This record gives sequence, C-alpha cells and structure tokens, in this order.
Amino acid sequence: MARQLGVSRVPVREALFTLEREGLVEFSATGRAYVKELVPHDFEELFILRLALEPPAARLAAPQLRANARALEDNIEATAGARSLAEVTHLDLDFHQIILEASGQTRLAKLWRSLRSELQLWLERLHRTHEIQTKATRQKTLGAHRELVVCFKEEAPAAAERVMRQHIQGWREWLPMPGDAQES
Amino acid sequence: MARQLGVSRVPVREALFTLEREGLVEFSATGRAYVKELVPHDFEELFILRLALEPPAARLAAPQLRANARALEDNIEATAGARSLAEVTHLDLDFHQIILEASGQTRLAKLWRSLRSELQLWLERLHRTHEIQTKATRQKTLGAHRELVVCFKEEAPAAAERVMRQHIQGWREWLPMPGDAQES
DNA sequence: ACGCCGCAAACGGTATACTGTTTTAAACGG
DNA sequence: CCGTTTAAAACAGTATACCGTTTGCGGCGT
Repeated sequence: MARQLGVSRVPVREALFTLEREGLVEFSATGRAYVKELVPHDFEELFILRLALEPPAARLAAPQLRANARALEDNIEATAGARSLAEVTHLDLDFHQIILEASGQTRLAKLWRSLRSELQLWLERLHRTHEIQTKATRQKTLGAHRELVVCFKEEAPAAAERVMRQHIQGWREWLPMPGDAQES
Repeated sequence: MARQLGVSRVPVREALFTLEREGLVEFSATGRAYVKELVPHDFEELFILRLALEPPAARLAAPQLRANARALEDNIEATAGARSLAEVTHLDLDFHQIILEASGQTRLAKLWRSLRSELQLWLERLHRTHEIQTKATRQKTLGAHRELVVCFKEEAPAAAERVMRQHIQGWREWLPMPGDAQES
C-alpha cells in the first residue's frame, strides 16, 4: 500500500490505525489490516450508540444553542434545497454534529466524529440497495430538525432530549434492516 | 523521551497518540504532547458518558449474563474481602467492565476501556484528597452490584437498566466535587 | 492425487536518517 | 534594561533500512 501511494509505511500504518478507530478497518492477530465487512449488527450498534449519546447531547447543547441556532437553521434551509441524496445525508449528519459539538463535551463530540464515517458508509450502502430517501422521509427529518431548533431557541433542554430520542428512534424505524433485500 | 526510554521515536509517538485517545495526553497545534491537566469538567463529562452508556449496556447484557453471572458474583465476593482502597476501586471498575463486555457491543466496550484509564486516574486523585471510600459507601456499591446480578439472573433487562442508572447517579451524588477541598 | 516440508518473498515493527519547522537563547540595537 | 533579531538546538513528520516472523508456493515423499 505504501508503495502504491508513494509514501513510506509509517504514515500508512497510522492511517490504518485511525481507520480502525473509525471502525472501517480491522486488524488480524498478526497485525494485518483488512477492510472490515459490514454486518447488520454493526449498524444496530451504531444506532444504539446514537440513541444513547445524542439525546443527552441535545439536552446539554440547549443552553449553548439558544442564541446560536443560526448554523442549524442554515443547515435546515440547505437541506430543503439540496438536490442530491448524498447531499441530504451529509447535511443531516452535519446537523447532528453541530449539536454534538455544541454540547461542550469533548469526548462526546470526538466519539461522534469517529462514528460518523462508519455511519456514512452504511447510509451510502443503503442508498445503493434501497430507496430510503423519499420526499416524505426528507420532510419527516426536516420536521424533527425544525422541532429541535424550536426547543433550543426556547431553551427547553428536556424537550430537546425527548425530541432527539424520538427523532432517532423514528428514523431507525422507517429505515430498512441493513440485511434485508430490497422491498417493493 | 525516546532517548530516555532507549527506543526510537515512532513507538513513542504511537504510544502518545494512544494516551491521547485515553484522555491522558493532549497535543498542541504544533504537534507537541503534554500531560493533560485534570479539570473538574472532564470528570463531569466522564460521569455523563457513563450515565449515557452503561444503563443501555446493562439492558443489552442481561440476556448474555443470565447464565453467566459467575464472574460478577466472584467480583462481588472479592470486593467484600478486599483490603485496600485501590483494590476496591479496581474491582468496582472491573464489575462494570464485565457488563460492558457482555453487552455484545464492541464499540461500546472499546469506548468503556478507553474511558477507564481516565476514570481510574480521577478516582486515585480523589482518594488522595478526600476520604471517599468508607465502609458505608462500599456497602452501598456492593448493594447496587448485588441488585444488578439479581436483575441479570431473572433476565430483567429493563430493571437492570434502571438499577444501573440509579447506581451511577447515586454514586456521583455522594462523591465530592473534584474541584472541592477536603470536607473533613 | 494428496499432504508435508522448506524456501523465497512479503510483511510488521522499529531503529536510523533526512528535511522543514518551531523553540530557545544569545547577540544586537534602542 | 528591555525589545528585536538571528542562529543554533530541539522537534515533528516521514523516508529509508534492518530484523525477525508470517505467508504463499513449488518440490518432495507417500
């Protein structure tokens, strides 16, 4: 790999360890790196982690976002005008990341960033195999995001936490199981 | 540092990155590594993360631990007979780690392991500056742990989640604020 | 034909070396 | 005496080199 990339082995090595942390690569017992295959349980775990982490993050971020909801509103506007599926997904993840970063919890935000790449990989795969991003689902996501902004602006941490929990749970429910074949 | 340790710089470099992941070291913008100083907010964040992660982990671990509660029971017995403060703390963290590992969520378990070293550092510091491990508190911890084992054996995931949440919250409440001075 | 052995190539980890940048401190001027 | 300049030392990142181990495969024996 180092030869192919024209760099020495140490940076490649470190990049592989970074990818391992992000869940995209795994190492064998002898230290060899392989691309980690996506098994449905991993997707479930990502969902479990999001459900555990994001609602408290939303609660903690509420005071900070009360006056700084602008980035979130810009994001919603951009999502409404987005043309491609990939763009919508990217903006959706951005929206959540803004909240995580605003929570003031550095480990939480760092953890989210490390989950994001894996999550994005899963969503891209789902996009290829299922038709998951319809107009209706986009509107549903936008609705939840708008609701969250209202919670933040009114400084309602408990409500933000609850809305975030429902948003993630609802989002998971209308998502196809990653292992399923295309339905319809 | 590499010269002092008698090894080359690359392994030192990687060790420092590992310590950064564990929260014990931080890097400046120019890439220099410093020991991260402990600020009370970091302790709060560890607590927030435990509260977010461990109750769901207990719920998910319940089916797995129904028949395999032996390690937990051994841990409780060892804790009851432990002689030193450090030993009790170590066993306490072990107890929680067993549950995290049994949750079947590899990222969750990995995350816990990376939090553990930082948590242990904090507890050691609290031990030096406060008298936090009295007989009463140890009994309280043991009581919660025993209660959790009962939940697991009866395969009561929801109860395990609730007990874990109360255990962590209660534990936090009788802990002194890390920034406070000794309160005789 | 099949399994076992042994060797060559590839690999992982780390020591050493090179290069550009940052830090430090001494020399200089105000 | 203090701020500025500048040169040397330290440093971060990475390329190269070395060594012990693993892997893959051709040849051997059964």
